[in-house]
Amino acid sequence: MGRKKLEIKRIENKSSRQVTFSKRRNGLIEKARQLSVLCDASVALLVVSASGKLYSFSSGDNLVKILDRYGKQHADDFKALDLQSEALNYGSHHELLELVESELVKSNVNNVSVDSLGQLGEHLETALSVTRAKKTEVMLKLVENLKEKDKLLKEENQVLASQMKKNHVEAEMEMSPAGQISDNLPVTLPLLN
Amino acid sequence: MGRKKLEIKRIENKSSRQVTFSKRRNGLIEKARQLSVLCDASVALLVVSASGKLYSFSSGDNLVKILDRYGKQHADDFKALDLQSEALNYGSHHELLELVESELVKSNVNNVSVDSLGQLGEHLETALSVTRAKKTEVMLKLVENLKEKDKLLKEENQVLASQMKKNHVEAEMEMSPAGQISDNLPVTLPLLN
DNA sequence: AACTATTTATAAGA
DNA sequence: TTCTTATAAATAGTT
Repeated sequence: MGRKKLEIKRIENKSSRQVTFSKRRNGLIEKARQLSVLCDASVALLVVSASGKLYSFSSGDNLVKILDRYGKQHADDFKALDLQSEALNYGSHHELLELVESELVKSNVNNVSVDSLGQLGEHLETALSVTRAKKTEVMLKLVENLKEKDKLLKEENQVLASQMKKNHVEAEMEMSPAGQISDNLPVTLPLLN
Repeated sequence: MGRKKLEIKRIENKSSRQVTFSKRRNGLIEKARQLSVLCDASVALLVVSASGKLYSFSSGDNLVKILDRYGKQHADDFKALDLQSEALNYGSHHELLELVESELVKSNVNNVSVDSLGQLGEHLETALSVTRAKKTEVMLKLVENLKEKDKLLKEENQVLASQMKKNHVEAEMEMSPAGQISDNLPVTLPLLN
């Protein structure tokens, strides 16, 4: 889509490769964003330049955006989760690679049998399920924390509500048919459940 | 880029949303491929449809190795959002398998073994990645729901608190130096933060 | 960084 | 779904 049709193969000229990278990377990220918005999809995009810089996009239901929408109250929880899952996942990459590499060394070139492939598979599956289990554990902890906070808020809410009732009664005892307070209560109480 | 300019917001009509998803997803994946080829970049792309189907692209060169090199020094830049982690994992499975496969090919393994590895790869990619993506989706939705509840409860809490204040003021206007209500307020309000 | 001539992607329609 | 086509968008080469 430019002055000339461009063949899809590595651009040899370094500076135009760089410029094209910058333009197309931006375009790609924008397209990813649009897809996620238009079609209500989750999109994650990671781009690492030849020089090692990382660019990324992650759509709507990621943790950062949830934080933006709902406020910063649980920022620490999420940060902790992010860091933990990052560490876990990142660690697991290394573990997996090392595992596979050592398996390959052990099987030593000409000697790769169906058996050792089977072992490799088993190791992979074990390592992967460990990783998954850890991640699930972390997320479950987050959910537990949230539920705990929820509970506290509900209790707090009920304390406030009962105090209001009490105050209301007390107020009524002073100033007889005061309508405005009882009118306000039903508006908010249904939200408690 | 069609007959009409389309606003970038969720498409409400279900079937055109689906059609657009299909078209744009293909387009996005193609663009990702082109970027990786033209500019010698590593690209990982994960798309999860609203219905939970997983589509992905991962460029041929070894993302894991690049991230390994990059990762330790720039760990903070990695804002490891959940889907991104998912993408990393998916990429790593993919790259891992490619690595293993190329190592095996290099060491002149017989075809049956390579085939069974390929099957292992398919098995891992589909069974593990898809399952985990879905699981993550579900858990993220749960977290989102909890957040929403939290928000409602907090709002409710604030409404109650402010009504109490209001009632308190109104009460004070009737019955002068009423200490017991102001004494109660501080006990509950700190929980709001 | 901007500018445009072109190519490419795609929205709507069949 | 798949194809077609008019039009919007992206972008290659230029300034």
